[in-house]
Amino acid sequence: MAGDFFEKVYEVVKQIPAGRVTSYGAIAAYLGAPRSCRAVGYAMNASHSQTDVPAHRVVNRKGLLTGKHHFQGSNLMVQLLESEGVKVKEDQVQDLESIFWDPTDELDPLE
DNA sequence: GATATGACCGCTG
DNA sequence: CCAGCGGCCATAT
Repeated sequence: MAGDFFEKVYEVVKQIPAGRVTSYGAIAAYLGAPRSCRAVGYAMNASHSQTDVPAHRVVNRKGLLTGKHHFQGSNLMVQLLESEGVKVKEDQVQDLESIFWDPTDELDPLE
Protein backbone atom coordinates (compact mmCIF):
# COMPACT_ATOMS: atom_id res chain seq x y z
CA MET A 1 0.00 0.00 0.00
CA ALA A 2 0.85 3.64 -0.02
CA GLY A 3 2.05 3.54 3.56
CA ASP A 4 4.81 1.13 2.65
CA PHE A 5 5.89 3.05 -0.42
CA PHE A 6 5.83 6.34 1.43
CA GLU A 7 7.68 4.89 4.39
CA LYS A 8 10.35 3.48 2.11
CA VAL A 9 10.73 6.85 0.44
CA TYR A 10 11.03 8.55 3.82
CA GLU A 11 13.56 5.94 4.92
CA VAL A 12 15.80 6.59 1.91
CA VAL A 13 15.44 10.37 2.15
CA LYS A 14 16.34 10.20 5.81
CA GLN A 15 19.51 8.29 4.89
CA ILE A 16 20.64 11.09 2.57
CA PRO A 17 23.86 12.52 4.05
CA ALA A 18 23.98 16.27 4.64
CA GLY A 19 25.44 18.18 1.73
CA ARG A 20 24.18 15.57 -0.71
CA VAL A 21 21.13 15.47 -2.94
CA THR A 22 19.30 12.77 -4.84
CA SER A 23 16.60 12.57 -7.43
CA TYR A 24 13.06 11.22 -7.28
CA GLY A 25 13.89 8.70 -9.96
CA ALA A 26 16.89 7.42 -7.98
CA ILE A 27 14.70 6.80 -4.95
CA ALA A 28 11.97 5.28 -7.07
CA ALA A 29 14.51 3.03 -8.77
CA TYR A 30 15.87 2.01 -5.38
CA LEU A 31 12.35 1.04 -4.38
CA GLY A 32 12.05 -0.98 -7.56
CA ALA A 33 9.76 1.42 -9.41
CA PRO A 34 11.90 3.70 -11.63
CA ARG A 35 8.77 4.78 -13.47
CA SER A 36 6.98 5.67 -10.25
CA CYS A 37 9.05 8.78 -9.69
CA ARG A 38 5.77 10.71 -9.50
CA ALA A 39 4.66 8.69 -6.52
CA VAL A 40 7.96 9.62 -4.86
CA GLY A 41 7.24 13.27 -5.51
CA TYR A 42 3.83 12.80 -4.00
CA ALA A 43 5.43 11.17 -0.99
CA MET A 44 7.51 14.31 -0.59
CA ASN A 45 4.34 16.32 -0.67
CA ALA A 46 3.05 14.17 2.16
CA SER A 47 6.43 14.41 3.89
CA HIS A 48 4.98 17.39 5.68
CA SER A 49 3.67 14.85 8.16
CA GLN A 50 7.23 13.74 8.81
CA THR A 51 9.83 15.95 10.46
CA ASP A 52 12.91 13.86 9.79
CA VAL A 53 12.40 13.85 6.05
CA PRO A 54 14.84 16.34 4.49
CA ALA A 55 12.80 16.79 1.35
CA HIS A 56 15.03 19.76 0.55
CA ARG A 57 17.74 17.24 -0.29
CA VAL A 58 15.55 15.71 -2.94
CA VAL A 59 15.62 17.42 -6.30
CA ASN A 60 14.69 16.43 -9.82
CA ARG A 61 17.04 14.75 -12.30
CA LYS A 62 18.50 18.09 -13.39
CA GLY A 63 19.14 19.22 -9.84
CA LEU A 64 16.38 21.77 -10.17
CA LEU A 65 14.55 22.62 -6.96
CA THR A 66 11.19 21.89 -8.46
CA GLY A 67 9.61 21.42 -5.05
CA LYS A 68 11.02 24.52 -3.39
CA HIS A 69 7.72 26.19 -4.12
CA HIS A 70 6.04 23.65 -1.89
CA PHE A 71 8.15 24.52 1.12
CA GLN A 72 7.13 26.97 3.79
CA GLY A 73 8.97 29.96 2.41
CA SER A 74 10.30 30.51 -1.07
CA ASN A 75 14.00 30.22 -0.30
CA LEU A 76 13.89 27.98 2.76
CA MET A 77 14.89 24.99 0.66
CA VAL A 78 17.79 26.89 -0.86
CA GLN A 79 18.82 28.20 2.56
CA LEU A 80 18.88 24.68 4.00
CA LEU A 81 20.86 23.29 1.09
CA GLU A 82 23.42 26.10 1.12
CA SER A 83 23.60 25.74 4.87
CA GLU A 84 24.70 22.14 4.34
CA GLY A 85 27.29 23.10 1.76
CA VAL A 86 25.18 22.60 -1.34
CA LYS A 87 25.56 25.44 -3.78
CA VAL A 88 22.31 26.46 -5.38
CA LYS A 89 21.99 28.89 -8.26
CA GLU A 90 18.69 29.97 -9.72
CA ASP A 91 16.87 27.12 -7.97
CA GLN A 92 19.40 24.78 -9.50
CA VAL A 93 21.95 22.69 -7.61
CA GLN A 94 25.54 23.30 -8.70
CA ASP A 95 28.08 20.48 -8.96
CA LEU A 96 25.16 18.11 -8.94
CA GLU A 97 27.37 15.31 -10.19
CA SER A 98 29.72 15.88 -7.23
CA ILE A 99 27.05 15.92 -4.54
CA PHE A 100 24.64 13.52 -6.16
CA TRP A 101 23.81 10.69 -3.77
CA ASP A 102 22.46 7.56 -5.39
CA PRO A 103 20.84 5.16 -2.88
CA THR A 104 21.11 2.31 -5.37
CA ASP A 105 24.85 2.82 -5.46
CA GLU A 106 25.61 4.16 -1.99
CA LEU A 107 22.90 2.36 -0.04
CA ASP A 108 22.29 -1.37 -0.04
CA PRO A 109 19.61 -2.96 -2.23
CA LEU A 110 16.30 -2.86 -0.44
CA GLU A 111 16.34 -4.30 3.02
C1' DG B 1 -16.97 5.05 -7.86
C1' DA B 2 -14.55 7.62 -11.51
C1' DT B 3 -11.84 11.39 -13.38
C1' DA B 4 -8.09 14.70 -13.04
C1' DT B 5 -3.73 16.28 -11.26
C1' DG B 6 1.03 16.22 -9.39
C1' DA B 7 7.72 18.20 -5.98
C1' DC B 8 9.03 13.19 -12.45
C1' DC B 9 11.66 10.46 -15.94
C1' DG B 10 12.43 8.15 -20.21
C1' DC B 11 11.30 7.03 -24.81
C1' DT B 12 9.59 7.99 -29.51
C1' DG B 13 8.81 11.03 -33.62
C1' DC C 1 19.24 17.51 -32.21
C1' DC C 2 14.76 19.28 -30.22
C1' DA C 3 9.93 18.61 -29.00
C1' DG C 4 6.01 16.00 -27.46
C1' DC C 5 3.69 12.26 -25.05
C1' DG C 6 2.92 8.39 -22.17
C1' DG C 7 3.49 5.74 -17.82
C1' DC C 8 3.57 4.82 -12.88
C1' DC C 9 1.60 5.59 -7.70
C1' DA C 10 -1.29 7.96 -4.68
C1' DT C 11 -4.36 11.70 -3.32
C1' DA C 12 -8.12 15.12 -4.12
C1' DT C 13 -12.57 16.58 -6.07
